[in-house]
Amino acid sequence: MQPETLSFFDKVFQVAKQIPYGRVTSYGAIANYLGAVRSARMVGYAMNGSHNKDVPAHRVVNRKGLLTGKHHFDGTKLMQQLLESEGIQVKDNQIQEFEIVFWDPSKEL
DNA sequence: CTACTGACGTCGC
DNA sequence: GGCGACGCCAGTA
Repeated sequence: MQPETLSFFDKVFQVAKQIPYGRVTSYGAIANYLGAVRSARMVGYAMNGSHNKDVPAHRVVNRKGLLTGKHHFDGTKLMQQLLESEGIQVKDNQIQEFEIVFWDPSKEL
């Protein structure tokens, strides 16, 4: 609810931090919530700075439910382990029941 | 200062 | 219905 003075970059962190436990969201969902449907790439890129923040980037995946960003984590297996640790079923870098664990900020927020 | 790339997604053909 | 190209903003070369 901060004024739009915050950069697109910062808004992503605000939403990502609000992702509930055991839930995941997609870059496009966040971008859509921010009103920048065409800027889904920026959402993922913003996560580059999420390492220093309390942003659970491991809960953010692409529209297909693929752990595309796992490569940017400390370890390629870290992201999947974190998701499984939260009760999310992950198979071959793909989230199972993605539509069930999916968390839409524009819908639930 | 200019150009290219990048955790994606939508539109176009 | 499947494949290709473009677009968003910011950071780095």
